[in-house]
Amino acid sequence: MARTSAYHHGDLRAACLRAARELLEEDGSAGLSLRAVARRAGVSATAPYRHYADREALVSAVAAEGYRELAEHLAGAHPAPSTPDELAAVAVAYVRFALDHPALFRAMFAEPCDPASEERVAATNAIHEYVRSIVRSTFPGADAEALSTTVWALVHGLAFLHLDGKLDSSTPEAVTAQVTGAVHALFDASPALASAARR
Amino acid sequence: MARTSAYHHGDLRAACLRAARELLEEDGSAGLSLRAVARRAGVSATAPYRHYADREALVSAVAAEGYRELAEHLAGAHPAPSTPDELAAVAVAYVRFALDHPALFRAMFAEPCDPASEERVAATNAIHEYVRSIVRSTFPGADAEALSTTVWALVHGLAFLHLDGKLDSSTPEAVTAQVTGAVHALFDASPALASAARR
DNA sequence: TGTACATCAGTGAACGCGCGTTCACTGATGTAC
DNA sequence: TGTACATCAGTGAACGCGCGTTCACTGATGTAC
Repeated sequence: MARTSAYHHGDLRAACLRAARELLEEDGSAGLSLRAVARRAGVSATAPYRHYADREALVSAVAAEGYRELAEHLAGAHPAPSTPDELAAVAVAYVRFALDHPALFRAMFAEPCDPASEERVAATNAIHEYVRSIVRSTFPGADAEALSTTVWALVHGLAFLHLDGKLDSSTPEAVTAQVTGAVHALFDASPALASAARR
Repeated sequence: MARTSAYHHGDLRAACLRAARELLEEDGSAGLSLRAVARRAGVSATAPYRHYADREALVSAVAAEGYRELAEHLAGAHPAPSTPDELAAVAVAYVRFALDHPALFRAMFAEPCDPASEERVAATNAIHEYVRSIVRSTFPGADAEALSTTVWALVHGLAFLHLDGKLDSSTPEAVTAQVTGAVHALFDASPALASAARR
């Protein structure tokens, strides 16, 4: 790193990824062009082709990075959630991630993705598996498959509605209250799940 | 309508909208250009400017039409839902709409929308209000505001996860079962809501 | 330690493309008298 | 009913732009002997 040769960049691959992320956040998906990325990285228009086969490959790489970061961010909210409250904290982190990286989140989930990108498929499977494992440890007695999908959908929907300005996201507290309330609506009132959690 | 003059189209405004919808479904948001719309409508590249100020205006019109159709489609699923089962049927219709018009649905919800478009804001408010009214008549005793947001988020999230291929949408039956199950997970197990529905 | 050479990671010119938008225009239609 | 004229809804040429991608190239780096 920090090799200062004018000719060889040193770590153009990473620099392209960084530039792509920035452009995405600034101008949305339409602003993410290979040429703009090259410009921002201070390199000729064709240099990125050394590292990415085409535009699509770069976009997929950005999305995959986003999935990895989302997973880290969720894990950071609570290392091993096992109560509804802890699960709610992870849900809040999910929505926060979407609000903090709106264009990235949209690129990850809202654009038609090529099913060909293994990296991408694997990354989203990992997230689903992560949610499943949380649900399993929080509700050992429940149908983890069905319940985890319901939880994911609820949280995912909240993220999108917030992102679209359909819900009040003016303060972090408002978002937290909203998400926590919705998650508890799903769990607390349910005797079957409550007893499953106690077991 | 059907004025066959070669020069005057007759109803270019509607023809543009139709062409835009088709292009959206075929090529995604990127394929929706004013020039392509004009080409498909069999008209010069600049003719659409008689009816839409710019590209953005056309996109907003398409989205607004989508909101209207979604509202009709939901109402068609059940005229006045007032039980959890009937509400679930409306939820299924919501997800079906997303799957039947994927690019339109993404354009409606997944793209950064200009808060300036009143037509758009009004249309999404109408949907939220519609969900609220269903929740009110299904659960007269519940906090309609909080619950309706939870319901909307759950269904909206299911729609997106299906759209992204994260859930099995290979058959209509699979989708129906998935959505119905998720909605019931939210309701049936809750004694407070069940009694509210019975009241 | 020096040298020859392969490989890697860039450059820069060039291609063809479709886009949004402007402009001056013209053909068709509707209306007042 | 006929005519003059305003208005409406199109046309088509042209602009400048940024894009993805190709190509032959060259400078820097690493390696075998």
